[in-house]
Amino acid sequence: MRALLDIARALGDPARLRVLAALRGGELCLCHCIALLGLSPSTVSKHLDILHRAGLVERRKAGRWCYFRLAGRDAPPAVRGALRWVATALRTAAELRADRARLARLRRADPRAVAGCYKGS
Amino acid sequence: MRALLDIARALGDPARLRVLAALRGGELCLCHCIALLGLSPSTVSKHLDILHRAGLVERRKAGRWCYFRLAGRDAPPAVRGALRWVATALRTAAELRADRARLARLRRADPRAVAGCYKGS
DNA sequence: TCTACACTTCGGCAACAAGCGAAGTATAAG
DNA sequence: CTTATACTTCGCTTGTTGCCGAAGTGTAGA
Repeated sequence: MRALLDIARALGDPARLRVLAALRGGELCLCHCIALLGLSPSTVSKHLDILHRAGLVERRKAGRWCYFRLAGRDAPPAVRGALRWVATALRTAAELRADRARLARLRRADPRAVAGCYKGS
Repeated sequence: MRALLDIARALGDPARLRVLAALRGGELCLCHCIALLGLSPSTVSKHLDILHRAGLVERRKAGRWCYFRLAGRDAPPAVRGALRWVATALRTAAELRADRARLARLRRADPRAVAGCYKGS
């Protein structure tokens, strides 16, 4: 039940749902998420940590970049069920249209270019 | 997305998960839930209200009793998906064994007898 | 009408969660 | 070694949530 609670609580925040929806298009760097959400790096890092600890997201470190992707086939059933649920339920979410557009632009760009989110911007 | 958030947040509390699991056995009176959870009437009423507002639970007033049941076929897909998810994910939750035992005793009893939870006890 | 009872709402307190900026890690590059 | 950079952790403030008891609502029965 603990796992279930962690998952449900992780899903109970709009920023985290937006990230999950974005990750359905494939792996993302943390700086991508920062640019997508428009929140401070520390806040976004914490959001991704919550998703990670709930098991919903896998993390991969490559140099100084940190990539995240949705949990895969080997994830526990509770996680897979949750991801299936949000995937279908978010399909009709109008709030995510702007995210999809912004995300398409981010994916085309190099992470190095995106990462300007740490200074200024 | 608002609906999804309400559902996820409603699922993010152990007391509410316990009630949902209990309701899989059929309709329950509020006083049943109070006795099951061992929390104060006002607290339990609020929990059920949260579940109700998320659409996960239907309420039926009969005299001064208030009965709750899981949302049915006519519920929106997000709700049905969520209920399906928790139903399968809670199947292996060891913490609910004690609840099942207590619940069986409560169901055998008349609501009028159960409702002693308001004074003393 | 008056009381009893099932439930809800209100007020208040303690714990938690989301947000930020500043400081800390760690890796890549000069 | 030093600097720059991608990310994380810390300290703090603010808003939310869970809990209770007390007071309020509405219905059933005496």
